[in-house]
Amino acid sequence: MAAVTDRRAGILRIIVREYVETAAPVGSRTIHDKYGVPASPATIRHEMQALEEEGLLEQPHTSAGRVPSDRGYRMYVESLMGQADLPGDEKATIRHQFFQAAPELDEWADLAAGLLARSLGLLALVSPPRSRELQVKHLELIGLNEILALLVVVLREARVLKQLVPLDSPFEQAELSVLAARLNERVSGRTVTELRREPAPDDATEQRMIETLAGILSEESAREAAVRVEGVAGMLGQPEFQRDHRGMLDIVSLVDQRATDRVVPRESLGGAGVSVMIGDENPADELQQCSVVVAPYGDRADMSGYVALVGPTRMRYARGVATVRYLSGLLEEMMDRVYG
Amino acid sequence: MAAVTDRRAGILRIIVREYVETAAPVGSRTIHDKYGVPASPATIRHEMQALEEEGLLEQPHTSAGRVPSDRGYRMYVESLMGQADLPGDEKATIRHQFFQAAPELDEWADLAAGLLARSLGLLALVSPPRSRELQVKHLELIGLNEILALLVVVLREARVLKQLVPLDSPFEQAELSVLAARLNERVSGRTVTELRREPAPDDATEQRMIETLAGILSEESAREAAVRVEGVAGMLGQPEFQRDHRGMLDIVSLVDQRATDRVVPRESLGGAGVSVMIGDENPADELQQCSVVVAPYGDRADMSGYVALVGPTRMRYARGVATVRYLSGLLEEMMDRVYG
DNA sequence: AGTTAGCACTCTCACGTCGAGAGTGCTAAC
DNA sequence: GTTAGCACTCTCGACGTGAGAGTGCTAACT
Repeated sequence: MAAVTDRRAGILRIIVREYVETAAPVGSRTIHDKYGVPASPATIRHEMQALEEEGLLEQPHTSAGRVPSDRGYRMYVESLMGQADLPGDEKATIRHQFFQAAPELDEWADLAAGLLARSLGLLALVSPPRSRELQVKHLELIGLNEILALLVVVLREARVLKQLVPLDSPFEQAELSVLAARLNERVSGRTVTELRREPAPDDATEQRMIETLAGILSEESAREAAVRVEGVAGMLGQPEFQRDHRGMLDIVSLVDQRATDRVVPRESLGGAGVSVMIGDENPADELQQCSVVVAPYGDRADMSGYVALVGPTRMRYARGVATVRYLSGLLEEMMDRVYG
Repeated sequence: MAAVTDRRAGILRIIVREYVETAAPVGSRTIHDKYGVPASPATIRHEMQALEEEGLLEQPHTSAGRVPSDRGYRMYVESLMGQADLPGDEKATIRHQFFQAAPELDEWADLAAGLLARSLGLLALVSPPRSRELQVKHLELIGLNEILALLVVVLREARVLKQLVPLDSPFEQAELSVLAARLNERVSGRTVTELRREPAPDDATEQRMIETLAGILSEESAREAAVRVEGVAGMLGQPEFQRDHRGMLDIVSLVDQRATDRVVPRESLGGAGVSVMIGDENPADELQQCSVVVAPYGDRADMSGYVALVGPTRMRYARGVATVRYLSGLLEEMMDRVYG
C-alpha cells in the first residue's frame, strides 16, 4: 500500500524504543499519552495497521499491542535510530581503563568483553587478534632435566608458544643454547610456509627441532582463537528468557561448546565497520530470536579480531552499535600503538 | 526412635537410586513392585515413616512419595553406595586420551574437565596445578623494536610468563642477550622471596629488569588459577532446573563471574582423597540444592590443583566419586611422569 | 510384635470456566 | 484524512473440579 510516511516512521521509532524499554507490546494509547503524538489513538491504530501490512510490525495476538518485526528493527537500525556515538565521558572512562591494563592483546580482549557485557547487560564476545601467517621472532631451548627440554617460541606479535621436547641423549644447557643459537639463525623472521621450503639441516637433532617447531606453528594457526565471552548471566536475565527454557539452553550450549563461529561467522566480518544481524538474518538456528552487533578490528590482511555483542532482538541498538564501534576502534588503536 | 535397621538402609538405598534415576518422588508401591522388596507396601510405608523421623527422607508434600534429604544422601554416600571404581575399559579409554594429548598442564586440565562433564552430564571444574612459590628457570629478552622488548620468563614447572618492557634507550638484540645472560646468572633457580632479599644490581637497566621480573612473579602468584569449566549446558539441562529459573541464573552467574572459589573453597581441599559436599553442607548459598564432589591432586606443599564435579544433590554419586578419583589420580601420575 | 489389607484422606496436576482488562478493528460522523 | 464510539477478541489470573497417586491409620492376621 502507501509508503512509509514520516509519521509512520516516527510511530515505528516510538514502538521500537518503548518495546525495547518495557519488553511489552505497545498499544496505540501508550503512544498517544506517553509520547504526545499529535494524533488520536484511532489514527495511530490506522498507521500501525499500515506498518503491519508493510511487514514492519507484528501482533503477538489479536488485541495485544504491536511489536517490531525483524524487518522493523532493520529499518530502525538503518534510518531511524540516528547518531550512534558514546558520550565523551564514557569514552574517557573506557579509554582510561585500557591504558591502565597490561599491554597484552589477551588482556585487552578480556577488558573489552567485560566492559561491553556490563555496559549493555548482554553477551559480549571479543576475539583477540590472530595473524594469518605466524612469523617466528625468536626461539629458545631450556633443559628441564636430562631427557626433557622446553622449546619456547616467540612470535612477531609478542605471543609466546611452548612445547616439551624429549631428548634422545642427555644435553647440557650450554649445548642446548648453542643449538638454539644455530636454530635462531635459521628460523628467526621466517613464517611457517618459508620454513617448509627450506632444505632440512644435516644435524639430526637440529632437524627434529625444526620439525617440532613447524608442528607447533601449524597447530597454532589451525587452532581457533580463544574468544573471550562475558555476560552470559546478564543475557539469560533478559525477560525473553524468563519463560523460554529452550532458548536459554540453546544460548548456554553455544557458549559451552565455544561455538563462537556459529555466532559470528567469518562472512559477517567482511565489511569494514559495525554490522548488525537481526533475528532471522542470523544463520544459526539458535539465534533466530537474537541480534548480533559485530565489528572487526586490526588490519584485515594480517592481524585481525572482532568485537561482538549478542542480545535478544529487543536490544538497545544505538548504544550497542556505539559501544561496539568505540571498542573496536580503541582496540585497533591500542594494537597500533604498542605493537604495530 | 529405633535405629536404622538393615531393611531400612536397604529401602533408603533403593529410594536414592530410584530418585536419582527418575527425578520423581518414590512411593511405597514402586519400591515393592520394581525392586521386589519382600514386604508389602504398607510395611514399607512404616519403614519410610521411620526413615523420615530419622531425618533421612523428606516428603515434598503429603501424599507424594519420599525424596532423600541431604542427610539421607550423606548416609548413602558414606555407607550405602558401596565400591566406587570405574570399569577397566573406561579407565583405559580415558588414560589413552591423556597420553594422546600434548604434555601440557593446561591441556590436561581441559581434557579432564571435558571428560568429567561429559561422563556425568554435569558441571566439571578442573584447576590446573599452581605452585605456591614460583621459581625462575630461565629468562630471555627479545627486542621487538627499538624501544620495546619482551621479557620472557620460564618457570621451573615449564610455565612461561611474559611482559612487554619499554626501553629508555635503543638496544641492539646482541646487547639485550648479554643483559639477559647477566640476569640469568642472578635469577635462575631463585624464587620471588629469594629475589627480594638479594641486593640490587648496580646497573640501572639491570635493576629495572629485576624489578619488572619480581612484579610479574608476584602478580602471577596473586592471580587465581584459570579453572577450566565444562558442562554448563548439561548441568542446566537437569530436570531440577526445568522450572527453577532462579537457580539456573545463580549457577550461570557463578560460572560467569569465575567465582570458582565459592564452589570449591580452599578448606574443602584439606583432606587427601575425594570429598563430597551435599546440599546444605555447601557454604555457598547458590549451591544449597547442589552437591560437589572434589579431589585435590599434586603434592600438597608445592604444585597442587583439583578436580571437581558439581550437580544437583540428585546426582550419581558412585559414578561421580569414581570418576573424580580416577581423574585426580591420573593427573597426578601424568604430572609426576612428565614434570616431577 | 511385626506384618498386612482396607480405606478414608490429602495433595498435585490438568482442565475448563469465568470475569476483568487491554487493545484492537470497524463504522459513521466530522 | 481524522476522530469518537463501540463491539469484539484475546490473555491472564482466580477459582472450581475430578482424576490420580500416595499416604497414614486402623483393625485383623501370623
